[in-house]
Formats: sequence, structure tokens, C-alpha cells
Amino acid sequence: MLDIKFIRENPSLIKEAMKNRNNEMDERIDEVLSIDKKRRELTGKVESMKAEQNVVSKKIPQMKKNGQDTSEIMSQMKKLSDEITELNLELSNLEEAQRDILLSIPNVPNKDVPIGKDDADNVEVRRWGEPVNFDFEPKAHWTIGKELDILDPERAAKVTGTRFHFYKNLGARLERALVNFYLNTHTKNGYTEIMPPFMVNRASMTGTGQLPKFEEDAFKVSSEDYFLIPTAEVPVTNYHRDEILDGEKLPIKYCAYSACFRAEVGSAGRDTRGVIRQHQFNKVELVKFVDPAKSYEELESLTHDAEVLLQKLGLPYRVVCLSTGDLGFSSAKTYDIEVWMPSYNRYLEISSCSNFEDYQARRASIRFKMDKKEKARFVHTLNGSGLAVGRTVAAILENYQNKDGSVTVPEVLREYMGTDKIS
RNA sequence: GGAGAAAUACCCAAGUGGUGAAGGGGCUCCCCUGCUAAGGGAGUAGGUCGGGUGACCGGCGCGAGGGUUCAAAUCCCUCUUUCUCCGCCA
Repeated sequence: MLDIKFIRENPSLIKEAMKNRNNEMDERIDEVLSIDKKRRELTGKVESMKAEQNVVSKKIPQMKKNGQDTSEIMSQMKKLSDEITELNLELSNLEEAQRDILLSIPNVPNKDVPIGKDDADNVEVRRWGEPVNFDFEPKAHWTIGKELDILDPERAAKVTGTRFHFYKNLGARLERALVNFYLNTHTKNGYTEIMPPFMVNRASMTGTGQLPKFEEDAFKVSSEDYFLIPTAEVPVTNYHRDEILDGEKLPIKYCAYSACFRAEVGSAGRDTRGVIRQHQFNKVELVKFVDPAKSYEELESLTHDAEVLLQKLGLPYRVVCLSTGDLGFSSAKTYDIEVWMPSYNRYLEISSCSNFEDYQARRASIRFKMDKKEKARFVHTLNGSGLAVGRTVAAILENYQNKDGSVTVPEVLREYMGTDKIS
């Protein structure tokens, strides 16, 4: 959520930023400003009426003590009280309308973010490693998974539906090995491990920006007002919702494994083969709460903490900075890390690292104080995948495949796998 | 799922409709004391919204949201959370 004061003082900057996101909002911005104006006027009016009410109310017990007649003053106050009730209703309608609009306005991109229409305008920042040149025809991971009997989408379709997978045998172990390898690496780097709930309430989904705009993207529990989490970002960021953090403890760094659930309503027909786009997948997420002055340094180091995993796994990747047209709703700046995927013959997103600045913190009310006397300020929140597990499995199967149909286990995973080859 | 109890500040806690929400602990500062223990005094309701260039002024506030009333921490309703007991359960 953007600060209404900031919008009030910089309306053209906001309008411009929304246009850069391909999301023209001039009318909505003007509307929220006119609501804000009315709201403030009405607030002043109601509050001075309440001030009068308070003053007079204090006199009544005294008059009664003195044996004076209070019936006239009480009937006057009744009238005032009724007026206050009426204006208050109007005021709360305005407040709600204002909040609804604010919740529907995305974050302002950071000034360093390249302006562009879509993902074609994303800017490559760096590359690591070289795609392997196979001396045989490489297979896609879904073929490898089937031949090695480690991935089973057909039975998952029977048991549940499309876009689900059974992982089996060394495939299941590979998935588990990666979760452990990731979490162990992050905890060594100073992240505190969290195992969060996989369902959250409406307030949490609103706090990180999934609601109210993207309700159709989420799986909703029918018996409760709960949602299956699309990412551990939601429970872990909301862990500190409505809190004032000790500024001395920043940055606070968490890593969390969770299953993630996505309805994928807008992606019918895309990535239908293999484990790339599933309704349920595993991911290890990194979340940071930081001092606003340092949030862009923290974005660099968070991205680095995710990249290191691919380096250790020996998987070629590149880092791109998303353009304004491709940037997520709540994000001010995002780096995607893309791993080389032979079956796609291109790089494929495996992590998305974002600085949300104070956008989520304002929605979720997450603040900090350096000392007791200081006014509480919003923290900056960041998160990134470290990493998506299913996509890593796909990348390993494809990049480490051998001519004989076996797959070599990357060295760092061997102690977790108990073998150096899947065959 | 059922029954009961509770929620007031950093902590404990009083407060059954009326002018500033008691008191204690802790904490901060001061005094006394050679150190320590003990003692004395003062301070300690945040947060947020609106107004003002500003020292300031005003609104809201006792878990949350409604209601009754001239006036609500206090009465009524709904919800949340915690505790105790019962039931169910990995």
C-alpha cells in the first residue's frame, strides 16, 4: 500500500509510475485524492463536534451534584450526538473507499528499474556457467523422469488432477535432498529457519499483496476463510504483522521450506509437461526485514544467497532485472534468477528476488524503532526463492543427464542422496 | 465440537455508568550511602489520525467490531485469542 500523503504530494509521479507498469490509473488516483480531501474535511468537523461533546459531558455530573436541572442540556447533547453518529457513518464510508482504492494500487517501481512493456524488456545483469554441449540428443526431464521411474504425473492425475506429480524413489529423495541442502546452506549464512503454516487467513494474504486483487489465483479453503499459501513469503512476512521490531535486531533474516499452491488460472496450456508449472510445488523461501536505508544492498545480498546454490550445484544461470512492465504487483525492484533448461533451450525462472520497500510493511503494519523514544517507522521487506525445488530437480535431470540414460548426482548432493548416480 | 473463566501500559494488577484509568514491580534521572545491601524523591499510556511554520491544539484508545446512553474499561450483542475441564485425534 502506498502512503496517501505521498500520493497527495506526488500525484503525477504516481500516475507516471503506473503507466510504466502498463497500468494507467489516472482516474483512480484522482478519485482517491478527492476522497482523501473530503475525508480530511469531514474528520475536522466531526472531531470538533466530539471535542464539544467531551467538554459539556464533563459538566453534567457537576450540575447534578449541585442539584441543577440537566434535562435541557441533555436534550441538546442528544441532538449533537445524533449528528455525530450520522457524520461518523459518512466518514467511515469514505475511509473504507479510500482503503479499497489504496489496496488496488501497485507499488511504485524503483527509479533504477528499466522501463519496458513486458519480459522482453527485462535486462540481463550477469551470467554464470556455460550451457553443456551434449554429444547426444538430450532428453526433457519428463522423459528422463518416466524412464527412471522417478516422476509420475499420470497417477497424480488419477489421484488428484492435472498439474500434480508423484515423486518416487530417488526422485523423491532428490526433492528432499535439495530442501535440506538449501536450508542447511541458508542457516549457515545467518538465516533463521522457519516451518510455517501452509494455510493463512485473509488478513495475511492482504498484508503481502495477494488479496484483494488476485483472489482467483489462490486456492481457498471452503470451510474457513483460509487460503493455501502460494509461497512461504506470505506466512513468514506476516509473522511480524502488527509488530514494532527492535531496530538493533535488523536485518532479520528467515528461510523457510513450504509447499506452495497456485491455481494457475491464467496459464492454461502453458508448461503443461513436466514439473515446471504445478498446482503444488516445493520451495525454500528467503525473507528479510531490513532498515530502509540498506534495503537495496540487502536485495543484492539476498540475490547472491540464492545464486550461490546454483553455483554449488553447477547449474548455469543468468540474472535479469525485471522491467516495469513485468514487475510484480507489490515489488519495487525484482531480479529473476533463470537456470539453463536444455529442453526449453533457454533460461527458465527458478527464483525471483524482490525489494518491496515499505509497500508490504504498510499493508501489514510492520515497523521498527532504533530506540524507545524514536517514532516507529516502516521496515523494508524483501524476499526471494532460495530456490524453487521442483524446477531445480528438472534442471538437474536435464543438465546432468548421461548418454546411457542415467543422471549424475551433483557433488554437493551426494551426501544427502547416498549415491552419485540415478539410474 | 461442548462447558466455564479471562484479555487494562514493559510486567503484575485495581476499577459495576460521570470531571485527569488507582496501586505495585521494573526501568530512567536525582539524593543519601567510602563499596554492597537498604532507603528517600521525581518521572514513566503507547500508537495513530486531523489541524498549525512552530512550542502546541484536538479526536480516538482498557483484545477487535457493533449497539444502548447526554456520557461506556464498566451495560448488551458478535468475533478473536489464551487458560481449565470434557469429547475427538496424528
